[in-house]
Amino acid sequence: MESRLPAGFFQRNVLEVAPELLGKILVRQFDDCKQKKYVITEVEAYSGDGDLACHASKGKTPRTEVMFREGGLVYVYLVYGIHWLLNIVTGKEGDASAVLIRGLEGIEGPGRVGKALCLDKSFYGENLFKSNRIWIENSEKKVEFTISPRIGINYAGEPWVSKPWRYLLISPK
DNA sequence: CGCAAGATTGGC
DNA sequence: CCAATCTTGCGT
Repeated sequence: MESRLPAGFFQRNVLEVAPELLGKILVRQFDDCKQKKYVITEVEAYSGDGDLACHASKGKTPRTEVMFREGGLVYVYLVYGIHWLLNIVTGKEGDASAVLIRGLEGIEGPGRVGKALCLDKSFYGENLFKSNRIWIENSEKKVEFTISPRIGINYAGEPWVSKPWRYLLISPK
């Protein structure tokens, strides 16, 4: 029984959505028979509200355009010409925010996430409610998490570099 | 049109 | 510690 997270889940403030994504199930379907499911274990929030670490902070460009759209869409981009990073757009239309998926169960690191899911440019703007190859399912499981500053955004400077907008799942042993 | 830098990773 | 590898955004 499939239970995708509804639009209302994503179309809220990114700081509410990000921690709640921990423990949820990311599903990647490769074809009719091959499907992989991963528990989301690490995320970071990027706010449209002035956050200089957010790609959309300098305005709408062809690359960041999708972040301005309604929550529940996929924002992927290539870093260092090598790794595809997966983000989930949040908020309402016009609100440029997104959640970076930094880690899944058994997969640590945003670049590795993109590699494991075989992401590429074609996922840009993918709709998580309609897609037949990637979506997120609900989980009733209660989770605990820790927070820390975000990684790899020193260029953004204060106060953004110190914002505790990275969320890590504490997995029961 | 040229160029510097990047939400990273893996190898030396 | 540093190269890989290529797209993006901004300056000229």
